[in-house]
Amino acid sequence: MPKSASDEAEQRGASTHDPSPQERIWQVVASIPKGAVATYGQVAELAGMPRGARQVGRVLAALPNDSRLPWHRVVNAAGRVSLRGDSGRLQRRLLRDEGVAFRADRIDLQRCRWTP
DNA sequence: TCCTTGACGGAGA
DNA sequence: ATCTCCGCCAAGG
Repeated sequence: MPKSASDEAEQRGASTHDPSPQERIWQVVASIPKGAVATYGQVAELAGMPRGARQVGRVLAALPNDSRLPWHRVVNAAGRVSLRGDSGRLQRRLLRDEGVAFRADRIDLQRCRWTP
């Protein structure tokens, strides 16, 4: 028999404490396959935050530089890289390195957008 | 508190 | 296709 509410939650499959919004975003980003991209809004929705595109941007901006998360696979709804300057060039380079094509700094979302 | 600032997005012009 | 304007939602001043 479960001794506490949290133990019972564990029985149902939930872990000790529900994942924070931030953790849910990390999880979604981590699951974007190589060579594909997702938009901020799409990540937000998949993370259970329908209008949280900006939150996704904020969470990604807070990632440490040595993060293993494929943050570069997240682009804006226009299929463009939102980062400015060197960071933006890095993101485009990482994407090109895994086969994502750019046409005038823009990605063809119809072709590269990830569909879970 | 109020105001400003974004790795945003969609509707109009 | 591009540009503005506005709604959205936290975080920081």
